[in-house]
Amino acid sequence: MSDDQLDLVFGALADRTRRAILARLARQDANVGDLTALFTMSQPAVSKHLKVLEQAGLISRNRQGTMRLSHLEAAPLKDATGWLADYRAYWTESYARLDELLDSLDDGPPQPGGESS
Amino acid sequence: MSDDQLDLVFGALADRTRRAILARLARQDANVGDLTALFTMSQPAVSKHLKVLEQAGLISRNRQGTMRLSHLEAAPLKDATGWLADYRAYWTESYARLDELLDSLDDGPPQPGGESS
DNA sequence: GTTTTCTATAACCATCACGTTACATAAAGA
DNA sequence: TCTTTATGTAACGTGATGGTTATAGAAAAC
Repeated sequence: MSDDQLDLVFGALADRTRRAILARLARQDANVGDLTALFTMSQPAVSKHLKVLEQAGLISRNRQGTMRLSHLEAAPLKDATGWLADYRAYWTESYARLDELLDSLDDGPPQPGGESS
Repeated sequence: MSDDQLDLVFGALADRTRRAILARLARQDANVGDLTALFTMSQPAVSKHLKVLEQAGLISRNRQGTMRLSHLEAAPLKDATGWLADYRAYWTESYARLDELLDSLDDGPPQPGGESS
């Protein structure tokens, strides 16, 4: 996944209103009116959030009569998880032990009774 | 994990320079000078990025003589992954089929030869 | 065609984000 | 103490972000 795309996805996720919108859309598709009812902000504000989510590829929209249904597109979330997975080793218990080992090796290989003499 | 914390973590990850800093720190701890050498920007700019990363809990810093070493703290990355994991079902193949099933159920339970009569 | 309903856009404002340069500060060393 | 090295902070410019109200546009209903 490109840096540009990661900028958009993580940027979209950096706002709690947009995360709440995604959580709502995970239950079921919704139109702008439905989503606006969830928050204490105006409809244009919600429309702007949807635009951000759409540009990040996190939602798609299609007309259904007079209204436009927003639909969760989880693929970018998978990609973002993939990026984070590269760091998985750094928060596992096994890595914690490996890390300590490497730190000790930075001071030179331990030798029996070596450093205190 | 709180919304406030997720705001900080995803916000920190929304910048490619900061992601590159994390990637570098995954190899080894580094000071501000080391990191500045990686980019075409000033040292104060890098210091600001480190401040953002520190407030998100993604790095820790401790003095080592005249310099301050930055150290990757992966725990928030784990938390962010945890949030994303809630959506894992939505990008799996099995969910895609479940989704189609549920959509068809929204139109009412299918009955043998029911709707075309 | 006119109205109604739902949504997008325009214009505006306040604040934040990200970069700069200049300068202040902290620790080490002559 | 004075200097050197490494880093943080202040002040600033500029563009993005997140909200508002007012208005425009698109599809359905009458």
